[in-house]
Amino acid sequence: MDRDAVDTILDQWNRERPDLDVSSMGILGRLARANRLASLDVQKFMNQFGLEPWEFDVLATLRRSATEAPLTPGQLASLTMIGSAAMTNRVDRLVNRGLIHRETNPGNRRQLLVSLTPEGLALVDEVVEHHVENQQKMLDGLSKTERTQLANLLRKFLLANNDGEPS
Amino acid sequence: MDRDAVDTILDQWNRERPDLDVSSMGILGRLARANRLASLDVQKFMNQFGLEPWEFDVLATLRRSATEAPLTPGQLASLTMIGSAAMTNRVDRLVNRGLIHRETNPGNRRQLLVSLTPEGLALVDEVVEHHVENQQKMLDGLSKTERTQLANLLRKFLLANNDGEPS
DNA sequence: TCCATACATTTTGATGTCGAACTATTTGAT
DNA sequence: ATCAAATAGTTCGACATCAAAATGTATGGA
Repeated sequence: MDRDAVDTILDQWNRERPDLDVSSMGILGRLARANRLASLDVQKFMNQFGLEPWEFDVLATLRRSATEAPLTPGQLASLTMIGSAAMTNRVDRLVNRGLIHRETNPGNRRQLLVSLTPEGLALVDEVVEHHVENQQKMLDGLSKTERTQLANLLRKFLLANNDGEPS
Repeated sequence: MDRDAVDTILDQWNRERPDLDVSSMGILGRLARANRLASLDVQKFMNQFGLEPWEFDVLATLRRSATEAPLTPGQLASLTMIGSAAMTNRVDRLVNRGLIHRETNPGNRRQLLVSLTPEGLALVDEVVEHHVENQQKMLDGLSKTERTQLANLLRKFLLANNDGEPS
């Protein structure tokens, strides 16, 4: 088994603080690095389509819940894990790009309803196909059973730390 | 096996785009969420010690390489994965807090050498102990073999995507 | 009906990061 | 020896985010 950058870090800790069990860093450190790598790759990929990752995030969130009730900015914010203030900005810019449509909810004029325009729908439907292909390439190094194992272990971690299904 | 938030997202995609194999999202989506959870936890934890996570990052990077040659701001920046401009800011503030020391390298006056003060050393040595304990709590949901599996799978992912040992 | 309270979104002000331009220093080729 | 290119760090301007305050709207109890 080959060594990665985190192995080096753990070696350093074991040399400096042999009294500590730093094996947890071996997992959480790799989690951070793996996520970073994946994010950078997604960024590069999305830029080829003239999209920022956050733009795809919003479009994809709208797309996958299209059949259900339309989403408000607040719901979008919590689904994409940012503050509502930031979502105001994001919705503004996607409206300006003509990819989404924003209208006040007639039944509750406090809230807005956000939906994909035909252009936005076409774009996200196109991009998501290549996106999952690109993700699969990142995972090519793992066998099918290893991928299943990894997904299951991460799910277990999430559930153990209260990241369950949305209420 | 219980379901997590990502299972719901995959269900939505399978309903809207049954032609796509979105299993890769099951891994990379969970990677992102797991890392987010862990980061928030670390943030909360560090705040109890009056530290921001980035401060601990810099102090810990200095601590674990203490025996080797002293580090320059540029090395610190690349080791902690931020730009050199941001590291200028971080070093400034840690110097102001009295946790690190900055001196120009006599042998090469372009670069600075950054080292822990006695106060910084004592602080990081104290905090890191509780930090690894806290991380272990996050991983309590996984058995010892599962933790080993997870670390190995993540290492394999990292190596397959060119995040090897630093040159 | 009126009003206090809750809710959804936007605005504001502060902050941290990035990339690019800039300054200072070193290195290497001629 | 000199000077162009490389290297290290800082400064600058732009930008996205956040938390908190502000605005507009809805709800429920008196």
